[in-house]
Amino acid sequence: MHVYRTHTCAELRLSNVGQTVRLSGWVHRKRDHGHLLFVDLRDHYGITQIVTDIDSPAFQILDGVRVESVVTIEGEVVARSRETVNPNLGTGEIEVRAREVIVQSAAAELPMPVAGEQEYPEEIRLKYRYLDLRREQPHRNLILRSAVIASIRRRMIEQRFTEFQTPILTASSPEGARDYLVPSRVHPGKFYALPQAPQMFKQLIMVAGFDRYFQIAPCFRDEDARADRSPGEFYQLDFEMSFVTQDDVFAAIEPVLSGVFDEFAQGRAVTPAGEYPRIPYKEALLKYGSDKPDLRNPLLICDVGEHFRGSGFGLFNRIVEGGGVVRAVPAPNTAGLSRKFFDDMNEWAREQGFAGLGYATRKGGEWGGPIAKNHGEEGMNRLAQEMGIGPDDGIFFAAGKEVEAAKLAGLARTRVAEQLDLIEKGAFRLCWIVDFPMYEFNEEQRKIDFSHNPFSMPQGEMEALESKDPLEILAWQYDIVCNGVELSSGAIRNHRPDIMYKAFEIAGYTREDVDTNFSGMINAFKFGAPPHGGSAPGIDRIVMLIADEPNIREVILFPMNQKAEDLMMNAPAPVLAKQLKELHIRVVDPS
RNA sequence: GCGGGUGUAGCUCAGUCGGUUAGAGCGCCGGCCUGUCACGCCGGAGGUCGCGGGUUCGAGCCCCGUCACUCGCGCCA
Repeated sequence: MHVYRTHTCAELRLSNVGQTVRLSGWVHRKRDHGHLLFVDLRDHYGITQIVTDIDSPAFQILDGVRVESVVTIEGEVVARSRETVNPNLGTGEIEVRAREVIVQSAAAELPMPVAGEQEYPEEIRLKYRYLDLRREQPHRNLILRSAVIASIRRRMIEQRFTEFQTPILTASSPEGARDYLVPSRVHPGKFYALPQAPQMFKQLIMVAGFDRYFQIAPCFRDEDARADRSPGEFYQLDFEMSFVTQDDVFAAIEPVLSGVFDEFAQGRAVTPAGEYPRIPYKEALLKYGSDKPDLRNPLLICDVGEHFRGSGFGLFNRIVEGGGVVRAVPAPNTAGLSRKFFDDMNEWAREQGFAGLGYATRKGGEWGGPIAKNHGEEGMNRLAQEMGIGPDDGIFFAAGKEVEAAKLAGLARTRVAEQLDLIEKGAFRLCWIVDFPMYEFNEEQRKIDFSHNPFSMPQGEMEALESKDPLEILAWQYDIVCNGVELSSGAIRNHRPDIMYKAFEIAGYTREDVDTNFSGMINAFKFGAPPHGGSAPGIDRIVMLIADEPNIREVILFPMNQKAEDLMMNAPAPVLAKQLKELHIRVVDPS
């Protein structure tokens, strides 16, 4: 056979009946009836039922191969009788009567089955990822990923962005995440680094006069994994624009993001472009207890510390008097729930490492629980009025130092909403978090640090740097958040060398430090740099959200495990002594 | 680096109060079956109960240690 196939396994219909066809694919399932054998033949496109009976030479061959073997089948397309039509299959009205079979590749016994919906441990799935990817869901996810990226690329080009490829071997940057280093053969003792992001390059592209840049950019960071953070490497929709304000950046990217989510939403609601809420960082921490709020969750946190100043509830009074805060999370319509619900929440908070989560119950307007008893009915009623608490709504309280209490309140907000099933389903709720602080106080080192990106333009520019308390200065820095997942951070950049030196000076860097570490960029800015800004939404996270997968590895082709190991390719691994010698590297046994 | 969870057949899992020879489904091997589509029926092989130590007359089960995987914290300008 010199033709592997005349049709795919998803193609044949009643109109093909009578034709002689060739199909190639994997033996998905076999149903052996002794004198009659059915084979589901699967390829990338779909499944076609092959049938053969014991008198056919094809029978012996198909009978003898294991599932997942690759075969080419020639035969006649025949219509199925009405009672044997399979309505679940696109090709279910026909089948192919096999005349000839060629085994292209016989499969050994499988470490994990391909057919079926069974879940398997990640270790096995990753080690045999090529088998895992034959399965319907993983296969679909990767096709979806391709379609999403194609859509993003098309939309960016439509918006007059130009795609560039920035270097993969570049310089290590001392700030930020740990770098992956690549030793230089030509320069003993010197190293390249893989880019954590094409940050400096994209800014230099603007300095080069290109106005609107984008790239589906690979980024490398040597940090530990999370469910929504793949170890080692990931992809960003990296983009940058010249002569823009924050509003211009938002206006450019909102249609792209909403467009992509909408295109693949399949009935799910999407925040329309132009309508993304802009939530100041400080407000996000207060109302949502997080800088990546899930807006599908209707609950809002309230700051209620003042209610407890001088209160009969001594614990909260002492916390407030000591400079701490009390944050309240409503628990709507919980009058019918048992005390166990509230106690379990408190237990959960302790397991998370917090001191505990207080609560007040309410039924028909009557308060319950120790906090309400000590604080008094009148005080509780005032509090309820301010929070908009109804007669059958409970309240959870997180109290302590502001950072801790805000965090616990945020986690509790999520958990309460999950437990009470309040999270909006089938929706992508996007928002901007804006007005990030430029600096934060590093308690350990007792010094001022950049809180996010040192290359962001401070709001108020030089004047702010020279006149304001550094911890009060805000940056033109913004995050895009969707359903509680941080898609990206971005900024209007600092394109002025004088402002940059000053900004670094406040964080304790000398002019020489800046010149040494960021020479490429600071030099370029001396020769005429346009005001510019951009962002870099994470591609893997966008696909993960659209695919409705809880883990980012479900939308990555060949992911590493949590320890940044590739179980399939066996990486990382030792290399030959010869290679090390060429690279002037000597390995010191870490033990 | 720290905390939670998991670890029993190739795979998914059950295993009661610590008590006889550790089970089921799928897969695999053999047999039967002409209309199935998760085909069905009969039989068989397959186990270092993650590993090491301890308690006990007796440990898959209890205790200690350790390893692996996983989720989270730290980290991720």
